[in-house]
Amino acid sequence: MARPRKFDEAKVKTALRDVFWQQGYDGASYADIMSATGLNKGSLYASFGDKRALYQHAISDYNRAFITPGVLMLRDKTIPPKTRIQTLFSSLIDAAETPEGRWGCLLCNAAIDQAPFDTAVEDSVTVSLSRLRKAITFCVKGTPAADKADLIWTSYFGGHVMVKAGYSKSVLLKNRAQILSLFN
Amino acid sequence: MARPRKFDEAKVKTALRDVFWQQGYDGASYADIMSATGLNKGSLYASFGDKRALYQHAISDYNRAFITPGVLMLRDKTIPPKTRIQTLFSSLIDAAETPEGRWGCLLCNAAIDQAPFDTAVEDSVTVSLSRLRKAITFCVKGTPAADKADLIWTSYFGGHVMVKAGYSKSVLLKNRAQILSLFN
DNA sequence: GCAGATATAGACCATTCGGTCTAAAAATAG
DNA sequence: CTATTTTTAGACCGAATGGTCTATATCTGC
Repeated sequence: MARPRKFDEAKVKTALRDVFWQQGYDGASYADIMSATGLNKGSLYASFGDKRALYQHAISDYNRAFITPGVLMLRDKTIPPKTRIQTLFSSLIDAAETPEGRWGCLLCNAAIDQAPFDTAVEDSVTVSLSRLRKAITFCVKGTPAADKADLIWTSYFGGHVMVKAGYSKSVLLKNRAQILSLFN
Repeated sequence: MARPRKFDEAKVKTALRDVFWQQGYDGASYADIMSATGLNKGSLYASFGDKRALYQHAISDYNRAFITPGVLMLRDKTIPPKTRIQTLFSSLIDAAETPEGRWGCLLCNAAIDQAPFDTAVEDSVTVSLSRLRKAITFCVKGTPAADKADLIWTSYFGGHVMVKAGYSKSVLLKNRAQILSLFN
């Protein structure tokens, strides 16, 4: 019988996520990808496909690790809506202090540097962004002006741009305060 | 005496701006740059420097053509503040329908794909973003909660992300409506 | 017209890119 | 052990990358 696979597929996907997240699609060479995953090109091709496919796996792992949990939190009726939105923005603020905080948001990065050139990436990105959008809308339901959701949504991703540009926490703190004041 | 320069430096800078704006730093090869500017590598190097320098020229022309006029408009006291902000967001909405609208915002693109790897780009980007931030703050001065400015600022750049991701005008229209309601 | 200076086009360079292929190592079942 | 199957490391590929250099065309002041 065949020799069994040695590597942990989930860990490889997470490594792919991080290397593309940090360095971008073009910025991540196979040398980077190989050292991040611990696999060589042959194994990567056989198991995951070409570079564009690797990128899709990265996006998929980002969804698993961050977007899906975020959406679940935003839809958790046991928490007051305002608190859920506060948690969303707080996670952005906390991350800004960590090394990977400066990596921004993989979806946001993908939207800007790959979506215009790769319709599969565009589709993946819009699906995830729209999930977040709906989850945010779910939180603002009930308050007077329901379409505040889109303002919160755009501001959240604008915050990721500011993090990438190098702005510090203080900008994000002011932004969060204003977002929360929409609930008063 | 020397042979005079044949090309129009301003037009070359604008061509540089457009090619990097549309294709990103890594995405624009010298073949693209040469055909966009009509110059060959030798002339580009002699007159403007290496590729990173070309990118700085592109950012500088973007400032000249878009950021500076925008800042002047936002600081024009002859226009009601709310109208100025409306004009800002309307320009984003109008652009979303044009081909170059899908290019997003060069500063936003630069923030995401180059700022983390090139401190000179990071500096250029933060200078321009901060100019816009202050100009927006100038518009909200006088209204009750002055720090709404940061919310407007992040939402504006978040809107650019949505354009790049492929969202249509309708999302931006809702966003603008919510921004303007902050002035009531 | 002439001499000097500079812009031009494109050949050229080493390096790196994404991607393929092969030979050997490793692990299983019998 | 042997036979079989799959993973593995890395050599290898053509193409494209950013960058340099040179020979020629072009323009000016005299």
